[in-house]
Amino acid sequence: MEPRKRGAGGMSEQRRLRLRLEISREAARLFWEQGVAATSGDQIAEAVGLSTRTIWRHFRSKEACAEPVVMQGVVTLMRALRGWPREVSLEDHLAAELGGLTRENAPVDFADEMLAMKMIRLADTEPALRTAWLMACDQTEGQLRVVIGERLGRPDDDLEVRMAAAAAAAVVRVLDEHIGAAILGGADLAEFADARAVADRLARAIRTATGGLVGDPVA
Amino acid sequence: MEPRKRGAGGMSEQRRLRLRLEISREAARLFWEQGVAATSGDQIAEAVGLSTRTIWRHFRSKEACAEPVVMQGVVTLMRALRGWPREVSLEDHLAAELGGLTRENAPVDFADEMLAMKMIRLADTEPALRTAWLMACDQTEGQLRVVIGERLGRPDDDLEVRMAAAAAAAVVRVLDEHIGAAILGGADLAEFADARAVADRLARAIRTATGGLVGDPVA
DNA sequence: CCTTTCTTGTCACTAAGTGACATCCTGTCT
DNA sequence: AGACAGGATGTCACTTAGTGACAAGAAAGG
Repeated sequence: MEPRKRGAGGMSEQRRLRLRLEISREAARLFWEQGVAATSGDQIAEAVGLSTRTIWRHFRSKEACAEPVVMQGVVTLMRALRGWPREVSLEDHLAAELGGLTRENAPVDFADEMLAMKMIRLADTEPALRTAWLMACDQTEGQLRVVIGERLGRPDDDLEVRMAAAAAAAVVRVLDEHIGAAILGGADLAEFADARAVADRLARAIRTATGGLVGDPVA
Repeated sequence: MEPRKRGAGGMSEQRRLRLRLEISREAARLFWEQGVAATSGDQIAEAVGLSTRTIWRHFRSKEACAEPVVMQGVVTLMRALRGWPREVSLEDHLAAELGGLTRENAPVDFADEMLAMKMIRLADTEPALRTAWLMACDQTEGQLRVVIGERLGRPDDDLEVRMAAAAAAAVVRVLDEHIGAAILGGADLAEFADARAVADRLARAIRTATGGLVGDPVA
């Protein structure tokens, strides 16, 4: 645990998130390579070049170390949804957002997306990771409540808004699990390269789950 | 930790579940009274009259001790759904099941339901309990997949079945959180005494979330 | 340059969980 | 009834997750 490069004084929120992600990457890699139980906090700390104490300053538990990486699996979609203009349909907006992604402007690394899929796959057998995945989905549900709430002109804690957000988050999660499993299972990447098709699938799932409440342009 | 009454030899599955529930009750009570962090495994063990070691034999972690109680919050509904005949509509079946409940034949204690609500309320501020609640909902989602799968004549792992189950479980969860918060907040119990009204609410939410796929009688 | 503030490292410590082994309970076989 | 087998529990030693307290270093601002 030699004194490596330190954090900056007055650490910005962005820097904080980047550090969390960096730790999470190493943790996820170790979890995947040797299992969660066999990975110790000390190992994670050594892999990322920090003291063990600092790991626990940034994460409340070992499993929580996986959350930022796991979250990368849905962050692209959430970013797209947050910028959804009122006068555009869900299909069109998602197709435009997802179609406009290149390796440069992509908000998340492709490697991170693969890592996220691996964590979700691991979650099938490791209950500790299952909780991390569910917590990540819970976060996105909270963000969805805001998006849907302001789109419908209702408060976030409105019961219908909450149900719509929960249902939408749930189908997105299942779709995510399905696509991730397919890719890890060796499916052809090209199958998911058609932005329009993927956007339509997502949009239709969300429309269905919300009973048509979310999807159309609103005045 | 004096030697109190022991478990039976050749412990049946039912006995095992009862013991887990008993431990969970004490754990939940302590969590509610003094918080999760302030409650130690030793305290739980002493409260239930077992050795600490035995607690860890039945639960993989401290937070997991809350799961059985938390699960009581949805077990009544799940039991009703598992016995849903194909030729009956969701509204009618739920109304009949929920209406036929008395203090005697109720599958779960009223005290347990209150405890469950308290745990769910605690989950708002205690991330450890949030994971327990989400894991419990995840369990119900798995059971819902079976119910919906055989009702639709499709395998449990069919994508549409999974999405429908996830969406349904999500709205049920939100409704559960909402009703629980209302009751704990001092709402009139009588508001939820009308089985027909509650059944209709649940059924409508499930119909909406599944895009009408689940709810009608099937041939 | 100096101060203030924030983060990290070190170290001691509490508590969560596990392994191993002896013990005790209970159902079953004779 | 008495012996036996299987399983669950208690005890104890031990590993590891996670925290508190304090000193040291690094940036930002004057």
